[in-house]
Amino acid sequence: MEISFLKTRCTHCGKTKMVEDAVSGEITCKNCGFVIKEKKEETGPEWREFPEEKNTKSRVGLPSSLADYDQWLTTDIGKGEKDAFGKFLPSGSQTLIRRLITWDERSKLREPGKRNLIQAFQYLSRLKDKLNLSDAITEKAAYIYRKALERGIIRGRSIELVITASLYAACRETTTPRTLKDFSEAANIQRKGLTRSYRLLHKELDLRVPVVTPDRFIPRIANACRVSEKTKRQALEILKKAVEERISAGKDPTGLAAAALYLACVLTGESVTQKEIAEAAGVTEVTVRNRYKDLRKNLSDIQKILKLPEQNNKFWLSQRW
DNA sequence: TAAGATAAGAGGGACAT
DNA sequence: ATGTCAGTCTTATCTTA
Repeated sequence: MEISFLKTRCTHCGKTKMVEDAVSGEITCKNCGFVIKEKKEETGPEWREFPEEKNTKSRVGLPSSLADYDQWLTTDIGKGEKDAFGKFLPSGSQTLIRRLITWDERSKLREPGKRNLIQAFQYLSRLKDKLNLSDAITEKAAYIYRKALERGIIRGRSIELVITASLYAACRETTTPRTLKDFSEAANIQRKGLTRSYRLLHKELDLRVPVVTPDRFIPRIANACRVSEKTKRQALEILKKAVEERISAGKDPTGLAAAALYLACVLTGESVTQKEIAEAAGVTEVTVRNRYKDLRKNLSDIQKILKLPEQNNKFWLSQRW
């Protein structure tokens, strides 16, 4: 789905054509691809408003969400002073009803499943903010977590661990470029446990997870390193070719994206170090180097692919292969 | 100082036992 | 279930230009 945001001006190229990715929530410039915002907010009226009902329908509170532990559907017992006809109850009944209210409140919070969801969704909301994720993804994560709770997957594992894994799974399902490392850092959870829980979720809940393609990570790494749009596009071309040549199979997509971007920088003469790229991509320099080597070895005709100007040829040919 | 080389070790998938 | 194997990535350290 594409939506134009005419009032937003791209901070990179100045154009005002914006495109929103409905799933990942990223708002990018249609002209140059610069990511303006990674998180969408809900603004404006909730429904369409007709002239005769002015101001009657704008914003009636938060939308209902799977990430509300009770989805606002709980019922509270009213103050037990009067009966249904408005007559005051005898004092004995009032006492009884007060006791009922007390226990009703207690049971809501003490029911293990509910308490679990409250904790989990509080945690989810914090994590969502830390990682700059959209509401659509939180919804998915909440859905996955509820399922996991039903299946008893949480038993023996911490709430934090499973809700983090659920959010990771939601990102994977929506091909939102976040790495396991992002999650282990944001949630302060060991990567090892996180992968284990994610795998468990994946297996038990039959999640449909699309294959992660390296090109999804290019904008993120490029923005972090302040790489030009031109180079970014070349990196994408390199990746396309790499996939065609089947040198991408079995390789870490972030590492591959980092290497492609580095190669693009070398070719265009932009000075970005391996270290910067590696850091931005969340992989080591060694990995960048190895993938870089693979790319150079297998894409020796890369100049033709990228239609590079002459002056770069000398530099390119002077490299040792 | 950036980039390249090398080695040891970890974790996980495929496959066989 | 458990073990082995090939391959990948990380960490650490040294060398090179």
